[in-house]
Amino acid sequence: MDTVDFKEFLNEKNFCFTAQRLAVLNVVAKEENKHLSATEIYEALQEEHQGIGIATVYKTLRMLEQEGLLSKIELLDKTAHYEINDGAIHGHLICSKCGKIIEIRGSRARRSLELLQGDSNFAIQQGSVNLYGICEDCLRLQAYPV
Amino acid sequence: MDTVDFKEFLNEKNFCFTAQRLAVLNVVAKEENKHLSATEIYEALQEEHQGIGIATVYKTLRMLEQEGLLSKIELLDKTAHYEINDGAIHGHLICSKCGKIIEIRGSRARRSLELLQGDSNFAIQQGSVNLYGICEDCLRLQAYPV
DNA sequence: TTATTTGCAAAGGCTTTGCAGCAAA
DNA sequence: TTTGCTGCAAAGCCTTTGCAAATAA
Repeated sequence: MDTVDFKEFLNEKNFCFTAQRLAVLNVVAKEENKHLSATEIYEALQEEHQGIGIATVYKTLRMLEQEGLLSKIELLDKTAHYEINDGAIHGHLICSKCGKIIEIRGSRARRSLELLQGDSNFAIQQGSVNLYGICEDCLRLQAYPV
Repeated sequence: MDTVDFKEFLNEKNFCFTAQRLAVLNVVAKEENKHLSATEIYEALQEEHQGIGIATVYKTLRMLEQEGLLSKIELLDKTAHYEINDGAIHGHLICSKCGKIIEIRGSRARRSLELLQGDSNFAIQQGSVNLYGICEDCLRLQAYPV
């Protein structure tokens, strides 16, 4: 989503367009694969010498999530991490050892969730499917410690 | 697991058997389907007029989880909830509206996770598969509000 | 008796909130 | 001008930790 679209988006929802909101959205989009936490977003924006308060980061993330632009993952460190919500059903395999996140997308993700859902009439929300475990690399290290 | 087995279990691992540890295990086992949090366990034990400290509850839960007797679920309220670890792979469908937890067990759970896992060589840990969404009852309420 | 556990109180980490000053519309 | 946003500081929660007293072995 570019700046003009974002402006329009906020307008439609009766939110003000601000430099801080744009900066938060941009840093999450730019570091998409990193699934940044609030603190990491805050720090990234300090480095870009944009003085933004941590409270504003939290408020902005919550708003963007509620409005559907971002989705949140709870990692094992108990902090919330964010990614752009592209609307596609997908899951995350999260390594409990090293914290690596492997994204599972496409038909495999969809079919797997449908199977788990079964006949429960449960409406799974986007971006909320996380499996915790040990990734391949960490398994190898367990088997053959350095 | 009965008291004698628990005593033996602790003995083998060089832990002391204490009334507090037994009480915590028993309350989690008794309220199995409720997936209690540390605070709920603490309160349940106060009601049973057993003076246990909240710190002891936390320490005990962590120990029992590490030793494989309990497993932990992170719910949307960001607090940890506990259940007896029976070793079976299973998942939870957790309603974001009402907090209800639907357990998914058996071959459906296993096949679904295998599918999601795919060829990633990712070793899923027990009791760690949670899908967030809206349950049937809350969906109905959304469609036809009271 | 010795090693372990308990539990109070304090601290830690993430997140939210109150509010005065500031910016958007 | 009016409404909404920012950001500091303080507070709120859940959880962990330090340590002296109490308990298990």
